[in-house]
Amino acid sequence: MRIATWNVNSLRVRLEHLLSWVSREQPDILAIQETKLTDDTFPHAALAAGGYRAVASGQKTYNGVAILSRESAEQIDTQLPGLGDPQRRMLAATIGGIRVVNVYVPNGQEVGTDKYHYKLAWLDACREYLSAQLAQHPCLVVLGDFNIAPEDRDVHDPAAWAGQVLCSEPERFAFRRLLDLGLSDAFRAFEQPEATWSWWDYRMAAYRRNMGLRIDHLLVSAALRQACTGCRIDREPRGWERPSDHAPVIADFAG
DNA sequence: ATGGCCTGCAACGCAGGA
Repeated sequence: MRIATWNVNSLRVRLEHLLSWVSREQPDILAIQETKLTDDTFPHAALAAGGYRAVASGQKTYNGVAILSRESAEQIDTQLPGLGDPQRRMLAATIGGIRVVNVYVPNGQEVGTDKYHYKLAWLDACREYLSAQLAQHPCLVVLGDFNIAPEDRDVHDPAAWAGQVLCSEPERFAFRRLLDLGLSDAFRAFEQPEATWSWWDYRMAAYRRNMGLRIDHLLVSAALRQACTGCRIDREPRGWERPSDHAPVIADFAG
């Protein structure tokens, strides 16, 4: 069983990249973010031709999440209770006995802004939801674009980023609070090369210079942690022509 | 050299991203 996450930054623009990537990596479940598509324009047919079903929760221009899978998805949730959020940033489904929670955490723009406070409120609501979900679903994975670099080792230049959005202590605290629910950062459960990132700015030749952040994550419940045999970030698609600025994160599971 | 890019919408620049 292989589960992956990828912020595609427009599914319309990245469809060919996505199809060739899933053809090569063969994930059983793939969570994607920033589809930027309404559900009536979601490319179900192209994905079906590649062997994938999909459930989507999208909107025009911004945000949008979807879960692609070989098996059917059930018990779909598209809202974090208590938030009343019109932005399409969360999609949960049960696939093959695994509860899959796909998240596109707000960016936060800049520390102290309204968007930053919305990000922290969103993470609080997400934590409440995950706490309830874990009580019902022992096999749970929450994955996606968290827009948080959890530690300094997840940042190419920690001094330059200190206290900035994506790295600020309230954001990192919110991330640790998610782990405190009994979730493990699958990437850190295994030995990893240093300077491994999941996002590189389009500017400043950041990818070529490997100036990035690790902000895309795959968190697993204790039951799934037992079955997890590896986790890695595939930086290659970031080097393709007209790429997403994010790279996929992939985890493998026994059974 | 602290700004440099990309996407979508619809306009002849803007908002938003991270």
